[in-house]
Amino acid sequence: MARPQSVEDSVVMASLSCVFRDVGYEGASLAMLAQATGLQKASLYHRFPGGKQQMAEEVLASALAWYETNILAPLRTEEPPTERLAQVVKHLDGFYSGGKQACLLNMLASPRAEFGPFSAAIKGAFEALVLAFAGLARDAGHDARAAKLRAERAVMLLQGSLVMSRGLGSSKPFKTFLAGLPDDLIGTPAAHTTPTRR
Amino acid sequence: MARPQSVEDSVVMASLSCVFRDVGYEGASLAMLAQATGLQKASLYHRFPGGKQQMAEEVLASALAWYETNILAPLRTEEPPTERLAQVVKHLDGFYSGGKQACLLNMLASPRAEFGPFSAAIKGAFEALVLAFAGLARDAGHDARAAKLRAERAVMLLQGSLVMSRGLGSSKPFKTFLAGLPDDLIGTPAAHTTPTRR
DNA sequence: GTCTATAACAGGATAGAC
DNA sequence: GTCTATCCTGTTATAGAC
Repeated sequence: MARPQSVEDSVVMASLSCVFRDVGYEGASLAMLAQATGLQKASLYHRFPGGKQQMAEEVLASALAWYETNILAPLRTEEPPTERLAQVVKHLDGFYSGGKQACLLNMLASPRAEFGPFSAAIKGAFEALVLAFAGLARDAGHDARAAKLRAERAVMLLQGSLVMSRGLGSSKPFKTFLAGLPDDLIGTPAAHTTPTRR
Repeated sequence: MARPQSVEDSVVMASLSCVFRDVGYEGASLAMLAQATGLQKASLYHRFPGGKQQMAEEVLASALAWYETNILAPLRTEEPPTERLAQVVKHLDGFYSGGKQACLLNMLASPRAEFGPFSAAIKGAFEALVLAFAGLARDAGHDARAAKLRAERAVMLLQGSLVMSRGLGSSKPFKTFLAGLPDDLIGTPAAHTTPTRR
């Protein structure tokens, strides 16, 4: 064995992920990725013979795997919906660093490159998340149709709050989203936001 | 006068806008922009001495101006809120081509380049839109705090629905958003989505 | 104002020593 | 496995003819 890994695989992935989430696929240059990981460009190519595309693919796959175990699986538990959701909210907050980190599903999606290397995974991820949220809403007592609508709205709000947080340079929109998520998914309609009517 | 403008200014801007909305700032190459406009690269530089950055800046400014007259101004009319909103929904549908075109506020925002040339304009645009939506919600009878919350949620849903439409390759999420916008901004809480409880 | 041609540079990718 | 050095392509940007 010639040399030991100077940087651990997991931290390489974390650094790459950070860059892609910040600047997107085309925005990420190899120089940037090398600096972020602490590896030289050639070393990166040793670990990712497929180049930048493979890096992004593995980062995406890794993020989706994390999502599956930390977000989707907890949503399918037998625990009471409120408890499940509390777990998920906590994990979401950590995953997006309180709104400071963007979502790969947004940063890697390019409509021009439909059928790009990411589009299938992205589409599947959106569908899976909607499904998981909808399951929770069903368990909370909503019928199938209403549950699906609530789930879709929740995903929109998640993505939209991240976009807005990025645009405003403030994590407030994301925090607002997290705070409202229980109501959006399981709350009664009247409990929504306005203390006005009722 | 040497040669006439072979391509009108307004159509140049439209073509540039289209490219930036599709692939973002770094994703757009001059070759791409030249082909989209029908001009040569050198001709583009004649109109935009500041290069790609100036093109993006002017495209953004132009889009924001359009937004001001076609979205924000109608929201501030004296007409009944429902009518104003109908106008706005129609314009939004056109502006985003039914969800097929992304939003520049999302595509040009890069958290890495905070204080980039676009961030100030983007931040201002988000704030203005929230303000305008909130004004409508107030006129519909909601108190200031509730109106602001509804407005923020509406902007999140707008951005999120666009992200989701792009990711799924379907305009359905955006259409769902448009359909629900009246309820979200002016509707009573109970009218929301679920026919289940109440 | 627009074009052809080209300079100057950065980006992605590879070779080969250690 | 990692490094230095290099290649090649595509990109930004400019010069100069028309």
